[in-house]
Amino acid sequence: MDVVSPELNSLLPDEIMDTEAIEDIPQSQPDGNAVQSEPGDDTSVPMETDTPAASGNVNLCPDAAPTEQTQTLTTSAPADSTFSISTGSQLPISISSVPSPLLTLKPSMATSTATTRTTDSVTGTTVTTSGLQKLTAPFTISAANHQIILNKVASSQATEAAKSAASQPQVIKQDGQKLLVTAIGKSGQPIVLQLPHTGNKPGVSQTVGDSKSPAPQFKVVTIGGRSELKPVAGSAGNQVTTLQAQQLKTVQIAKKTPTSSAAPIKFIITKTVNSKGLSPQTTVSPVIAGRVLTQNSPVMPPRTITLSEPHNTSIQSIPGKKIAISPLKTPSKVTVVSVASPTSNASQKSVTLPVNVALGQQILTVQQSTSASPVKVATSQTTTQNIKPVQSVAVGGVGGSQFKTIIPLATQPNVQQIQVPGSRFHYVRLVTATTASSTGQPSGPSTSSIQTAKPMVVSTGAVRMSVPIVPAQTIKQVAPKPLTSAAVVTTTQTQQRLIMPATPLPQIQPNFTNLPPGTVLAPAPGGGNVGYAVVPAQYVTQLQQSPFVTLASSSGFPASTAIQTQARLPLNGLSTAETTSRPRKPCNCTKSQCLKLYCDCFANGEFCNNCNCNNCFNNLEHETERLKAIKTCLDRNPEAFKPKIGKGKEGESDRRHSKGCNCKRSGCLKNYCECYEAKIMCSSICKCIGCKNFEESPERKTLMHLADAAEVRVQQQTAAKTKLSSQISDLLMRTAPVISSGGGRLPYTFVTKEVLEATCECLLEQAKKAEQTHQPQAEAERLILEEFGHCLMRIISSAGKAKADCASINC
DNA sequence: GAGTTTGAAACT
DNA sequence: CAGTTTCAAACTC
Repeated sequence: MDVVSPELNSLLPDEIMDTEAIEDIPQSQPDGNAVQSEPGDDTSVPMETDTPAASGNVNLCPDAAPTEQTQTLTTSAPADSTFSISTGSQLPISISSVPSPLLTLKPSMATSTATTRTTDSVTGTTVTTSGLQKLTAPFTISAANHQIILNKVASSQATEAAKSAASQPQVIKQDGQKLLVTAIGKSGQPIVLQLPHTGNKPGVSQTVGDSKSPAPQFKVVTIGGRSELKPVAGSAGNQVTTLQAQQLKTVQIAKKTPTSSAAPIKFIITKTVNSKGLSPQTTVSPVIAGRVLTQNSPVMPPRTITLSEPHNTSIQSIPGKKIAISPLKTPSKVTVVSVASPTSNASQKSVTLPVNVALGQQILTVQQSTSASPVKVATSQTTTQNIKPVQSVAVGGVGGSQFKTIIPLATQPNVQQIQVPGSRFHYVRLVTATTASSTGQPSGPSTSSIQTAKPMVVSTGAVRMSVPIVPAQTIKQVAPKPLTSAAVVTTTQTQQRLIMPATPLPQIQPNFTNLPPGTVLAPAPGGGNVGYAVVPAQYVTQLQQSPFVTLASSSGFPASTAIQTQARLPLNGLSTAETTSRPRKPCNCTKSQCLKLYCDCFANGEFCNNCNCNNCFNNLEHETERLKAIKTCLDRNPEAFKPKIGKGKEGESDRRHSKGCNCKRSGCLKNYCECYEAKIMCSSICKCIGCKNFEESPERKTLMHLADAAEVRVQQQTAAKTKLSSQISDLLMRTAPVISSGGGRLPYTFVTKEVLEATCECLLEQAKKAEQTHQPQAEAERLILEEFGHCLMRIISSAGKAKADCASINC
């Protein structure tokens, strides 16, 4: 298996991670001319295509590597030329991110837009600048541990501070602006970025319409392709128009210059929304290929600024490109391929483009719907203008038990995993682009850089891109209410790259039915023909561990459900809830090198991650061995990577073990039994002896009851803990002001360690007395309680006295 | 945590 | 295909 040379490897991340280039963007044209900041444009790696995955100065689609990546967007330009988002308009940007990403924004002057990278998904940072409001202090947006923290820190320390932070949502006030950010990470916690407007002016007038304020500049963040000036198509209201002397500044995020001749494709930057924001196990598979910057103006439908340039086409037309495929978080997931026609102009209507691809027993459905997972970004400020919902792209309704990513590819492609040492990207070498099916939707040439509320389009030319991990991503900036001037930038990107050309990978031939869960179909280069390259999902699962984080408004995530559903498909017959609630157990393999089906990780098509295994080969560093092992397993059993729990025969239970168990001693009532473990009953195909795992089995019923009771207890305990914790927090919150204000201390604050010890001694002494006097237990308890009451009274009395003393001396 | 039990996977 | 061995998880103490 070919491995990308270290040189190339070094290039790729550098380009992506290069923050130097972004920083100190020359503001040579502060007067409003679009300025492109393409620091590394010339250094684009020829092997990379401009896929939806973000690449470039700002890595919006980072890989899932655990290491932190810090990216800084610095706009040192004057207030009038900084990367700003116009007030009254919204720029939803959903950005795929890497784990523990840091994004430092150094808005030196006027406004700034922050792009945050987080572990799970990319989120758009919404920065609202109202007219003359300026961000004078740099602030850092960091996302770690699935949370995005905005810290107002010194620019030089922004990164470090951001690293240290990242645990709690924070509210940042800066110059009257408030950023409320919560994060959606793996944990599924919603990330809310809210920038209430404190300014007096309505959002629209503040930036765009306000003649007093400097002409607002729009910096277009180009996730893919070379950056270029994107005139903002202006329209009524606060639309950004070139006529308004607005400055459009393009920040090249992905500096890959598409070499393809295909018509440029526009991507709408969408936001990956986690449907279940509160679910810690939520996997938002960030996959999006779309890159579009959308703006919501109160008066007009949200405008979409196309930041990306033709990227997919380059993949097709340029052999030798490699695709970095985002990892799948869990096997049994279905990667939804969002394919939308870029030509869609309907800004207000949801676009549903179901694409069902039968893959053996699996169906891959692609849907785009605006209603699926809308992300709302709202500011507290209200404007008189009505906001039209930004067209959201939702991918949902995926049926299937396995997570597969389908990337349009030429037929009969050869897919090869390419490991780039030190790179957190996983590359797939695609070979043999040939004629293909008509599944791909031809995308018309991108005619304008700005699109109005267009659905996310991932397709290029005739090729569709399916990116793993991305659940429904929807930008729904539906603000029926008066809008805010806050600009929301949401960017969702895929982590895919195409690195071509590829050499044939003989050992792995696409097999839709037998590949391990999480199979990824990679798009193959090809002129207009669509095919599918199949890449075993396990190759990408490791990266998947750190999905993107999406910033969303605090207003909720109505659409998150679709994402959740999509991201969490039943695994081995387990319900979605089960799979989502249970993180995969780390394996403990010692002899199998995690390359045999003994290893659960391997069997599930996942890389080992945080496991306790020894001599593990189930990782990127041993892709060759791993591929070989996979092939061996498949040779031995083509069904090896298929879920063992499937649908039963007619009239039988919906779920049953595909092969049946062979238990002899456990009675099929222990987790040794695969049927029992899967919480299903043994079926006729089981060859077990002494089976007690059937419907009427009393033993089974007893076990079920016990298990249920245990579960109830656990839930009760958890609820009690949560409640208690909440109460304590609430109490502390209420008492804190009193304490801090110096108004006095509550009695409980006098319960110091010494007081506590003394109280305990009193109680013990009372117990001793009762024991010595041979008091009955009830009486002893009464005495002890009495003594405890006395102690409490003394404490309260002391507290009151201290408070009185304090008041007497005006303390 | 160490040792045992268990059954699937791997091997012959 | 059957029997045996290997292996890692489940289980017990």
